Amino acid sequence: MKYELLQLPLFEGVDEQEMERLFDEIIFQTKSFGTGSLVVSQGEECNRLMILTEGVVKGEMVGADGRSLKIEDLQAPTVLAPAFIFGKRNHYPVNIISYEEAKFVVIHKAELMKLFLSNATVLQNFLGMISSRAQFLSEKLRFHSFKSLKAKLAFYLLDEAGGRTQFKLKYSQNELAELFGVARPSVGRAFMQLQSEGVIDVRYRQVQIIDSSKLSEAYSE
Amino acid sequence: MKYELLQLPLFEGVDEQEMERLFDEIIFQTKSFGTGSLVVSQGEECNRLMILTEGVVKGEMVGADGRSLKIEDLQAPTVLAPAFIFGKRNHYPVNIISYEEAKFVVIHKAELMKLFLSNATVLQNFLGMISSRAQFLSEKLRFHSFKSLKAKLAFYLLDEAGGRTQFKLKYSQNELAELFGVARPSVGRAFMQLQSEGVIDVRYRQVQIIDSSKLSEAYSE
DNA sequence: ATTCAAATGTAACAAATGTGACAACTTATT
DNA sequence: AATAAGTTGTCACATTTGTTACATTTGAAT
Repeated sequence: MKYELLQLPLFEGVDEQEMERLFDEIIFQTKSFGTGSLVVSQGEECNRLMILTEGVVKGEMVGADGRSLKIEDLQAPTVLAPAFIFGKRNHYPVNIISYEEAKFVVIHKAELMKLFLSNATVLQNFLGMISSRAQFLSEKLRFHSFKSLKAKLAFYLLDEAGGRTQFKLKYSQNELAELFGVARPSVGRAFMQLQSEGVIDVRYRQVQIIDSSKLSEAYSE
Repeated sequence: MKYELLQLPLFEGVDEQEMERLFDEIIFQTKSFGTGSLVVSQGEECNRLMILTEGVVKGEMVGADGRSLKIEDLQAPTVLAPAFIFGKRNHYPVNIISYEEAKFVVIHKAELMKLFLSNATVLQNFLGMISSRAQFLSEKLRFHSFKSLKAKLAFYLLDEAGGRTQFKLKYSQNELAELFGVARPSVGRAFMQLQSEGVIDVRYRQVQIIDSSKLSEAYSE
């Protein structure tokens, strides 16, 4: 068990001996969920750190109108909503749903605090994780502030390409529509626009970037 | 100086004697900015905690197209971007611009870490602040995921009213448009829609809520 | 290879929002 | 009270996105 935990980003840089000591001191549980389970529901109180040790889950935000906006996929090993534990109104901002069997290590807030005071490395790791989360959220915000759908798609494609000129889309247009918060045919249209402008070539999930500088320019349109 | 710092949320619950001890240990600077200064620019590295001790500033996110989306106003005493210091890609997500003369206490990352390890209360305060920030960001995200402008406005008005049935708007339509990320006439239209539906009564900045249950329903439209 | 469910391309039309403009009104200043 | 600067109401029109629908293509299962 402790060897498994050593793999977690939270305990990076902590040696085996120190881990033994830490986990003698603190209390924690393990939990499992089946495929398609609602692991955490939006609004639920968040007073325990949930560490995903196995499986893949997704986070989605339910809007006031009942539509859901997919925020991200989370793969083990990772941690759920680390930035929400120590707030005053500490409620989960999203639903967490498992794609497959998922296992968690659960540590209560008070125990986590003990960990921090007992080991500076763990504290530093945790602070780093929270920072990354906040950055992720503000990237999302900027993304949603892009003017047009075409701009969002261009940004997404360049990010997804990661330097390659040819790649397969990870998500269907349906999923992209959810991710962007728009209707599905609009996504298709945006693809077609970029194609008709000679910026990309799309055929189903296969994408080829023809003019990556034009694709960057499309951010601002 | 130390008495001033005692007022800050970061040092809440720390007694005077302990403060003396802490500030003998760590290094910090003070900084001032005039009216309308660019205190921090988006993308700048964030390796110091900037504590606003006096004045009012605003945070705005510059989109790829050059348009800016106002994120929030910050009043002293508060802290800038606490969640961004400990990340790996630690860059400010926004421009910070002073509305008036603003004073800061600046503490470098390494010194801050010393503080945390030296005093659990300060650590807890800081964690709480980060959590609140993350929650704020994710509220913003949900807000932008609202379907229509009318829904955004309805949400905003109910929040702003805070139980009252009559109040004056804090922001002009121009500012609201910036806040919502839409064009100014659209804001006016949304007001007029709500008025023509008998939900509110608006005359310039004076707003009266006529039917608050209808206003809540408007979230989902 | 065949079959079937899901994903995609695409169209027509409706609705929402952006743009640019201008007059009417408020507010602060003198 | 007069003035000027900024804000708001409002319009016409362009553009974007949503909605619904359906035919086609793909990919997985048999």
